[in-house]
Amino acid sequence: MATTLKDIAKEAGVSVCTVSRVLNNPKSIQVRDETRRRVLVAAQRLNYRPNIMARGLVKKRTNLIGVVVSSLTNSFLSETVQGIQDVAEELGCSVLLYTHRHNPAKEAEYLQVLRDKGVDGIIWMPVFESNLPLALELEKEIPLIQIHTAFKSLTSPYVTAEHEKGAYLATEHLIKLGHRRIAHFGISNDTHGKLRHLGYLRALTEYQIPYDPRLVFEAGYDWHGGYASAREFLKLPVDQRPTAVFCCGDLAAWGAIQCFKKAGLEVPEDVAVVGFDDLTITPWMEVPLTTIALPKVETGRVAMGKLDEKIQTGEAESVCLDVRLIIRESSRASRLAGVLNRAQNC
Amino acid sequence: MATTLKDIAKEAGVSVCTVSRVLNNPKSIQVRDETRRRVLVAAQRLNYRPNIMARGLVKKRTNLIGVVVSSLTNSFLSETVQGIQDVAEELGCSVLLYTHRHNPAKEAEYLQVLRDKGVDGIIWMPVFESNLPLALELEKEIPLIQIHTAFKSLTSPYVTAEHEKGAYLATEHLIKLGHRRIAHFGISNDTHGKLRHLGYLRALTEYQIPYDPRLVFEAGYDWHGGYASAREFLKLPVDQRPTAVFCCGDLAAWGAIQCFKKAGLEVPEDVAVVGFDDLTITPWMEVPLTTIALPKVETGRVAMGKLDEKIQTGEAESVCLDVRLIIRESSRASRLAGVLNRAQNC
DNA sequence: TTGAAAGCGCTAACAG
DNA sequence: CTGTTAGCGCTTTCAA
Repeated sequence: MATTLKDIAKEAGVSVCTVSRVLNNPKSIQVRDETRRRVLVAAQRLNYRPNIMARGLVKKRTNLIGVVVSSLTNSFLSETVQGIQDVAEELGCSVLLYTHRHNPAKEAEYLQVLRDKGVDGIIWMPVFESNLPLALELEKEIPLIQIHTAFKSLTSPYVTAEHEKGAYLATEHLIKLGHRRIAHFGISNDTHGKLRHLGYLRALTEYQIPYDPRLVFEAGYDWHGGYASAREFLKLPVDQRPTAVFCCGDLAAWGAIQCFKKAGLEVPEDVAVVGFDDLTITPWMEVPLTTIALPKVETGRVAMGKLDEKIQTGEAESVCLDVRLIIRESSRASRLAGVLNRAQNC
Repeated sequence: MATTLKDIAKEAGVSVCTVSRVLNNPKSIQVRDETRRRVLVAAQRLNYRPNIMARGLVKKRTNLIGVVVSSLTNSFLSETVQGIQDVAEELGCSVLLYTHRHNPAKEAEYLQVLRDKGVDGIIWMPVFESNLPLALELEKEIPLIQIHTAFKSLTSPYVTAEHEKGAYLATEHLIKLGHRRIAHFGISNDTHGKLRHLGYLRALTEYQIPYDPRLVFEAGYDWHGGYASAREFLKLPVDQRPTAVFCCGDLAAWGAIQCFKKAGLEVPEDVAVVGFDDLTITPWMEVPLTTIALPKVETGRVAMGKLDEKIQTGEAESVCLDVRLIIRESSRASRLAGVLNRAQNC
């Protein structure tokens, strides 16, 4: 049986309430030093641990927060969750984690389960538009923070990253390397994908490179999508073939590179490739990948901070965190690009 | 303000206690049908959600369980956690997850935090021998289940996998392919590593292949370790060079393969490689990797089941789950192995 | 079949 | 500075 305040009270010869006071307001001057000492000693001796249930019952706070994300199998989300946990720990709350693995019904279920469990707030990555109505309902009842992407019609704050800018940086990098025909292996039915496509477009526009929709392929985020897009890419007439590709994700870039190599193309010599996400494994790929690093851990840390703010004050602002271009070996000025470039400049 | 039993009682015109009875014993005959109906309707109308804190306070159970593992960045552990969560959900409990990222002090801290939070039980992967005393202390106070590996001096049940057998299967596979000189890129200061080494030895012994310690390299589990071991491997005189390698982990195998390729060796033609773990990415490696698949999700599911058993009855048995050889392209009978083999058999 | 009452461990007025 | 009292929402004897 765990020690309770009562036990300590008896041991120290004071009332339960005094014990509570001593233990909860360490700095308070409301207690005589001698009494405080006695209580502390007793608590120590009996190895007291507060009962969170009882405390929560009174305070109407559980110090539990919920997290709902799609999965943890990519470093992307697992690091974000890590960030959330780090800060949660500093704030003295525990994290209830749910992964729906791209099942819309599960996403909805978990959000509700979390609400029902009485968590103080929820951090989630909104994935399915179909759950928007539920979210609208939920945010009235419980503090919500969106991460990585956001339903803008919710009033809940969000913590995202500069995906559009990341795509711009990636594309600009290729342009500065002398590339002029730059393909995009993207994804169109997804917020991040759209933003990345926009960044790609903006870079082309700003550098006055005409946009050619035939150079945009639907790839998705996974390895197979990248591989398949590369196959399509290779069907382009050789003289129209881009010298560079900006991929919407590192795994897709990986698949693409392998397809290119299988087809006898060298990366980056024949075709430069830039990815997005900076997964743990990217430095180990057969051609270490140039990519855009997202603030993975930071997103989690900030989100947890915002959630706390929201719980305490009822308010919190949205933020969009910065991204970073990481140059490795998959992108270099191709000889061909150099030639074309010079030719164009004549 | 959330609805309470009191609200329902008022709404239905019955006592709080009757409401509790109806809601908790759906099948009980202790309540008149008419009353039951009224209560159910009221609960429905008021959208009642039980307050877990209050219930926990009375029942002395939190329906919270704790999980402590090293990290989630490999599919290995993240899938296990998934398995735990799936079953936890079926059992109506929530999972408090902590990852210590190979920091011994954190592992200790989290175990204690979990105990202090009052979770009903803990599932953990023991990593640091230095925390054994703490674990011995802890298992007296709270149900503990060990996963993936086990401190045998604890009385807590464990759920592990046949690592030794996996290594045996991997090595046997190479032997049956005709390989006779088989290197092992292993890890010696770790339970799994030791078991895998033993399996390797047993296979050699059973097939009467002399053990040559010069063919065993210290690699660790990560990419760099595999790469470094491969460099050492390549320093062996060419005529003594093994035709196959059994690696202690997929990432190490990946590093090794890349080193071999950089050195101009072909995999599997010049050297066959088998890994261990069956990570998500292994099929996508430049040479899809033959490997040993562990029961990742299953381990989690079983562990959660055992924990529940242990919580309910105070007892639960340990289990060791089976593993599976997955043959891909990194292992084939090399021509050289064939030649040597035939020569030996003369 | 139902209700009254006590109590889980803790906090927070309000007295003293 | 300290104790008394009440109550958080729920379960559970024990009576009725």
